[in-house]
Amino acid sequence: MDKVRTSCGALRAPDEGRRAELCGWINRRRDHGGLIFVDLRDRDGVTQIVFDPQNANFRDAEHLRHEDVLKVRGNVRRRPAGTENVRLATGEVEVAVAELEILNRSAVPPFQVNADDTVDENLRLEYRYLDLRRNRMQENLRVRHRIVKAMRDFFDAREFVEIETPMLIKSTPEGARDYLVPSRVHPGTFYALPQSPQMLKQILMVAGFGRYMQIARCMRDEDQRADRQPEFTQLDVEMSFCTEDDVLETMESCMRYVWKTVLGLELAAFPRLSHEEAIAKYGLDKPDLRFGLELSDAGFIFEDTEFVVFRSALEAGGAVVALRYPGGASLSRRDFDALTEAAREFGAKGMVWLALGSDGVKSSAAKFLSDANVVALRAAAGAETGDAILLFADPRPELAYAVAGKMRNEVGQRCGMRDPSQYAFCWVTGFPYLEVDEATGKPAPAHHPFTAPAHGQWDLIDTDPQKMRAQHYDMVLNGYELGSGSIRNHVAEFQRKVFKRLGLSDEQIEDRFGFFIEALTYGAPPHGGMALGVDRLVMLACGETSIRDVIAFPKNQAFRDVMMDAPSTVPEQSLRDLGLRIVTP
RNA sequence: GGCGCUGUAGCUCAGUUGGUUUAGAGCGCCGCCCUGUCACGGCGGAGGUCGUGGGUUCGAGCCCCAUCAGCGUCGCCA
Repeated sequence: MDKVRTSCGALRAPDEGRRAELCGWINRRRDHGGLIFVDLRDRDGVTQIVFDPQNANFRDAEHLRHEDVLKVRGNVRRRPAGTENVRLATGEVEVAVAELEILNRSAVPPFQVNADDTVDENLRLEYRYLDLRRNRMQENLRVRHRIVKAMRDFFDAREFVEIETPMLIKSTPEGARDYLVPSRVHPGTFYALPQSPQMLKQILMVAGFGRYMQIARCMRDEDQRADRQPEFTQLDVEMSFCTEDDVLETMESCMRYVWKTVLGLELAAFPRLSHEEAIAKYGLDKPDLRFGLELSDAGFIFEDTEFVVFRSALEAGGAVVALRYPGGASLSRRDFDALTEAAREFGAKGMVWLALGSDGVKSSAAKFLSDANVVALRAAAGAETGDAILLFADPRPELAYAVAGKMRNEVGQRCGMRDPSQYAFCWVTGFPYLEVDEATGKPAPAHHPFTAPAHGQWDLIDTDPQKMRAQHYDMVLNGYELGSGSIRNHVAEFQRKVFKRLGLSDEQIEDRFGFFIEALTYGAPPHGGMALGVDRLVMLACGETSIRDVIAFPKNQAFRDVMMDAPSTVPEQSLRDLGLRIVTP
């Protein structure tokens, strides 16, 4: 057979005798003096190539180094018996190099490309092209591609249309801060980059597309935080004439399809929890259902307690919440101190613990706990001898539950119950419509102001808005909020009322949202949808713990691109063109 | 923005109570040897303002203060 260009992962025993041409990078070289082996790597795998001393190219091969780029031609031959490498797909064969072409040399890399060692992340980001050359990142980005392709295939089969929405839109300063882009053509005015295509996709429903999806890039100028990027990707979906169930069914089926095609896993039906139930059992609106450890209300046990911390919390309308720690009786005081410290970081004022040892009960609040208290607590928490019980009290019940919920995750982690290869999806539904903003004391939408209230509750916006529930739902995976969605307002007048309730003046409503409310007046169909965080989804599917490891070119924690060095200053002339002047703080 | 942790060779890290010579190891890098390795092996070598600035001390990689950077965490994220 003639020479055939092939990948470095393709050759097998039956290819023996073929002439092959390979291109790739030097993954490793093993120089035996009289014989040189090189592992040649490309996107597809690794093939061993051999330089024999009688060959004219042997002298050149002696000077080859890691990451040099080669093109080689030669015969495929079986390796001598006993020297096959079972750990390599191509391990039965090798290529005896007849012709060597060095396509490019590589400088010595700042870290080893051929190993998945730990490397300082900023160094990885500075030399991202070398980092992306490594196995782990190659694999992650290929999984990401397959997930996104599966999403598109799924929605295509259901007759959704992918429609691109603009990146340069109008600033509507509600919620997150906008990234602004100055207009040169209209000095003194600005575009905003989309925080999400929310209003545009709703307008596409008004336009009659009926089923829309987009793999959409979103930008939010928020403060930096560990697992946040200034730009991120969403699977954005919107449908007309649909109910909440329709959206949930669609998105759940999509996840099932993605997991099946990409990971080969069958997902069970997603449990549905009401917001109330999620808080009561798990303390959080994003419960990790890979493990049980449900919380329990212990307030009734301490109604008459002498313990001032509990009593004052309860008298102020607060709560005492109990969390079982399986096997926790064997923890040391030091361990309990560490847990208490963790609870403080989560916003607790403190934590009371009980260790239910076989030799008796120890507790940080022993002198305040009667025997009857302990018996009742064991029953309430479902704890047995050998366990510990952790108690969290706060005058604000939602805070007591939130802390207990975060500690539940902590305990689950310590007990090894958060297996990253397990995928526990669920839905949380029936969120409150409004919540009170702690900073401003004003009502704020629990989701966003385009959400519709629960059936029959439209009038409550005038009479008792705090009682309203929203047709709003979250998809949760392993304790992460993957995304949320809602059935939307499609009635212009109600939409206007919502904005007023949120404290906007008529002028503000007109200026910021006038075009949108007007669109609703022209026969807007009932509609709803959802957006899922693709970065986070891919992260969990890859078993990674940082979204940066599933994004090709992420910013670092300070939101800098350390490879390109962005953001950066611009020439004075560029500023003048835009009518901008920098005011140094 | 608050808090915590980290910063020592190209990379990943060790470095005792503040004092033993020239601050170490593994990998990488350079040179020599090696014909069946695959994390090849053997021998030798280069490589360090201990993040930066100040302070305490007879003496600082180690203690103190400031600062910078990175990571983590909380606030924030309609």
